[in-house]
Amino acid sequence: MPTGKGPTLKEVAEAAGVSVTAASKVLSGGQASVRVSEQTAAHVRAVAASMKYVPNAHARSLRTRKSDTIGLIFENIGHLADGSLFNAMMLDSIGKEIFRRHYRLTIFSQIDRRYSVPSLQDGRLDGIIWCKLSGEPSQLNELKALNIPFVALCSPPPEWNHPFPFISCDNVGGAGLVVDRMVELGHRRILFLLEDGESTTPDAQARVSGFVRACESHGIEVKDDDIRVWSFDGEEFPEWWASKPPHTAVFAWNDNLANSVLERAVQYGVKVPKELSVVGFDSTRFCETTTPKLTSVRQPIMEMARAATNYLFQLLDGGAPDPTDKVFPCILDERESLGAPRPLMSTR
Amino acid sequence: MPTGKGPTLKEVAEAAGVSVTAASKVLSGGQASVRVSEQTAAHVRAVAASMKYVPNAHARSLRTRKSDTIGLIFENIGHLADGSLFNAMMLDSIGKEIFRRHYRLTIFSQIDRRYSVPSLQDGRLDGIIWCKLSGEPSQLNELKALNIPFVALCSPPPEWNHPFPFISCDNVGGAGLVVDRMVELGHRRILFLLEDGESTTPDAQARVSGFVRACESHGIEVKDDDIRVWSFDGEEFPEWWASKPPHTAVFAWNDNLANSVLERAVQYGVKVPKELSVVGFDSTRFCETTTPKLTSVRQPIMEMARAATNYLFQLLDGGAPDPTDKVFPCILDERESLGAPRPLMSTR
DNA sequence: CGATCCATCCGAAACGTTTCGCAGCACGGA
DNA sequence: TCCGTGCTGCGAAACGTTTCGGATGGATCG
Repeated sequence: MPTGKGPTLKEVAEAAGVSVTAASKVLSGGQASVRVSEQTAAHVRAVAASMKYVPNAHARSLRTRKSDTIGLIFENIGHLADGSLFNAMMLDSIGKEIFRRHYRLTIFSQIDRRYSVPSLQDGRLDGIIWCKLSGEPSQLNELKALNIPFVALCSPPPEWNHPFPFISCDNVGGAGLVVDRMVELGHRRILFLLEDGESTTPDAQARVSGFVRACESHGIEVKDDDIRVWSFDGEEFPEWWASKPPHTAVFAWNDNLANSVLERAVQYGVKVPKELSVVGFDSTRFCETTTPKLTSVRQPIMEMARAATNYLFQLLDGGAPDPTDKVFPCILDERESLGAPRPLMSTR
Repeated sequence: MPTGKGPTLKEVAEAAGVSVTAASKVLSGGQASVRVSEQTAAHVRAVAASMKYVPNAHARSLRTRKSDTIGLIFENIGHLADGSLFNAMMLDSIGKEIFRRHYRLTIFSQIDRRYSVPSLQDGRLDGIIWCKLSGEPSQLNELKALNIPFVALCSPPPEWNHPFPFISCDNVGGAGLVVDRMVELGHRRILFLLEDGESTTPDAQARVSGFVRACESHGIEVKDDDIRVWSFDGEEFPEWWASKPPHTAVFAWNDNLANSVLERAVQYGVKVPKELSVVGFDSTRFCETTTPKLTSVRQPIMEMARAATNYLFQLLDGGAPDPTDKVFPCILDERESLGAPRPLMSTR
């Protein structure tokens, strides 16, 4: 550990011929009780620069009780590379906002749970952004006990009286957009597809209920077989196909799952969108790489990230904004995988 | 900022009826000079738990000069969501290794350059992993001046005598695999494609030289027109196509660019791989979402991440491993986009 | 000329840990 | 009885900042 340490503030002050107090004031832009003439200040700055002085962040944080660092808690950073490009887009947007404010960003992965929630309170985090809600809100209950400014970037768990804001897209409305458009094109039998392991997520549940609500508003009855949970690698598709289902369209809860459907469609010779329409959610770059290109629901990620960080920084500035949830509207990115229905069975 | 602080070590010690020294020893597993009976230790631990004591990380780091945090410097975290899924895979692999060791991970984005390189030396980072080398190695020169354990996860800039190890895949050999296989299938005219803005990267350059070397080893002369720099959104493809080029295969420097080629091929009615073979690099999930599925070169990312973190932690443990570069072999993931050549022009 | 005030600066305390050096104590061997 | 030794424990210093309260000297005002 050859950590050749740099000069300390005391050494800089001595070299500049001023007190430690004055040097601190100059180099940290600190409190008003101490004032230093501009001439002295310039001199101190010059000396500090020539000595390559960089203040010790721990000492500073110990005193000021601020760390200038935001924690970002993902469910699984592995998902960044898998299918959930949505999380990667979120990371990008949040990063931009945080870096813009000269803060640092520490990331956590719930699944690699090497941290305990209470340990988040060790002083190294000024605020926390919770990026994905896995099944049970128990961890959020733990977090509530911490006294750290906090915001969640997902749909709130239903019937849970939360003491911090949840920022999410309008999953219900977004799902409605898809159903409305499908119905407009003539579809009456739509399959909603959930991902294995994600189906209990509030976000997924909200999309389900949006799907159901929209169907009902069009007078379409949603049966049990119209909402199914699949795993990516499962063999459900041929089985489903062989069962001669009445569906003319599939609405997958996210783009990655929609991709799997497209893949299976190619595999089994089903033409999209001629014989089957497929729609995803999140409008990630995956939508551009498939043939046909995937129609999908786009969340205003940048706005959501901005809202979350803004809220957090307001809290840090001492303001206490009301912790009401914020819901952002989605839009439908129509590409190629959604079309008018054909009589599905007759083509066989 | 309602940071209701928790109890301090002193308070815990008083409550347990022991000295601060003893409490510290028990709760931090510290130095051998102080020894505490197991009975006392258990009591202290119980009291600390009941008081929900969480040690202040800044105070600890100030004393121990360790922060248990590794910094990960990306060129642009936005690329995680764009095309460069490779970076996302890297983040995942590195995260696993770092979390496994109970370290934290802070990420930086060179392009959102809100930090200065010297400021990395403020004590908050025990080590640094540099994940991507943009054009000029000037920043690495700055880093050399810092006294922080350091490792780079990319190809080294040529002719640069670096004082820390570079860990990379065998770009030269990986490119060779592709050329060898293409030639084996009968291709004699291959176009190597670089991405606009990445072409000066050592990694890209290594792939170029691997391409050239392999071509020459097969007696294929590489002309100027056989290596080109394209931007993703440019209109080069139709122009290139209209120029009746002799190429029967395209080798793109990464998967994202290969995807763009596939997209253009669909757009202009060129059949892949019948009329044109396309191969990428990195073997990301994108390769699975396209039709046809993309043949690509896979880097052993997990091994590379492990090597990088291992090296770093060896350094932290006081060992001083020799800073020789490590190069990991690639393998070719054959999928569907590479096939035997057809006389390209005759099909028109 | 004395009182007041302002601008500039300083010494010392504080933040919450870890660790150095020393001390008490019981025990056994000489 | 004396001395070393091994175990347990403590007080105090140290880590490198920021900030509180006070101090100095000179200018201004009545």
